[in-house]
Amino acid sequence: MARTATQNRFTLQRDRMLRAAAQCFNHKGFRGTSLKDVAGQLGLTDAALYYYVRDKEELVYLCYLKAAELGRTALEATNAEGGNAYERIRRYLKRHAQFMLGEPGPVAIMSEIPSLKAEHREVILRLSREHSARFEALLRTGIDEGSIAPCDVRMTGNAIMGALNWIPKWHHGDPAVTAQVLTTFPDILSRGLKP
Amino acid sequence: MARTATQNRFTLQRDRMLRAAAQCFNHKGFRGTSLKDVAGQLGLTDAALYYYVRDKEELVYLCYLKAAELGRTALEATNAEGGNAYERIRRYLKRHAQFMLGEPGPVAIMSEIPSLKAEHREVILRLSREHSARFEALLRTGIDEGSIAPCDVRMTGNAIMGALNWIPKWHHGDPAVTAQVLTTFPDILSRGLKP
DNA sequence: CAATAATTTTAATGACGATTAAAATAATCG
DNA sequence: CGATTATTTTAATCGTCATTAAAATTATTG
Repeated sequence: MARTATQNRFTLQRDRMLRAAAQCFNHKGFRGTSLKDVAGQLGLTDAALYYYVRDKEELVYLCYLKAAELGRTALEATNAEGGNAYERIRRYLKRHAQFMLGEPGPVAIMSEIPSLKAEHREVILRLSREHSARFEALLRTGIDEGSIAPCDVRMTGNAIMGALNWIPKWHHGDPAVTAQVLTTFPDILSRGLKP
Repeated sequence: MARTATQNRFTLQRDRMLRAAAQCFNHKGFRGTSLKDVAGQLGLTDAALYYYVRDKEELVYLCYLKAAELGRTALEATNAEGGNAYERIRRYLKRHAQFMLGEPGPVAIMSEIPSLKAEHREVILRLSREHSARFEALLRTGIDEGSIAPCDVRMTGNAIMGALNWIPKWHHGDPAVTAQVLTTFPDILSRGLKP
């Protein structure tokens, strides 16, 4: 029981850390954010972060890992809810956009892969490729079943992911804009997929 | 005459610098690239760069300035060529994609605005906003004339720019992929705009 | 060729930031 | 409460990197 309680506190604090770090990284880049920046958002000293994480690189790694997991579960949940591929993709787009802006975010956009150490980079790249593959597979089934127009699924996936990943670059927290993104982005990104 | 000759050499070398810097910045971020990285690509020492530029910040600034200028002239040239808004946008998308991949690129994606010093940041943000405004205006005329379906022009612009700006994150120079991007991206991004 | 200007390098300097160890504080548990 | 564990801070250390000045090299031009 005791172990569970502290375990919880520990992982909860670390999760707050990851959110703070993700926000900093999205805003100023990996090298551009100092550990003091991240610690400052939590009311801590930079050295305190080392209680939760081996080094700064592990911080990005955990951010990216979390992003990959969220993306994966979002896609799986969407698939589980049924509907044709077009409808499933629309739901997925909305969830992905939610990650980019709100709860349980902000999620780190994976834009600094080269900063990862080799082993971590491999893991993240594998997860990323798997996710792309699943998204492209969904596009392909949509094409087969006729709910989506024929297209280059690789490039279409890249375009859609780019539009989503770029959101943090121009969105700075205005709640009105957040709402607008959530309602319009799924429309905009899926409209081009219709047969 | 003499002045012109050296002037030419100077600006040519600086332009090479900006290309090398843009490539590094796109790949590893502003803080993640050392001046030695940039200088290395040119066969120079890091200190040599200071002959062309006041400091590192000015290097990004010039990269972003060049990107803004290219974007502006691309849009103007496209507009000058005539056609309805839909056709003009398609041509613009192709040009923009070309910038992201090839000649006279690579162009720096403006993803590190916070790294700029206040005065430079203002200039870049103004240029960026002006460009967005022109693109949105083009969308609006398309909607008015019926060549483009009604949409939230601000969000649509953001989505398209995001898809384009994200290209350097997954494109790593494979010429086959370059060709593929150039042929498919204008299609993919403009398909959703049709009425 | 001599002289002047242009370009690059070598060799410091200094700051910032990641990292670590030891000490201090806070929490928990018997 | 006292003891043990968990968490954070203070106070170094260390390396990297931007920046600068002076020297060296290269080009240009009269």
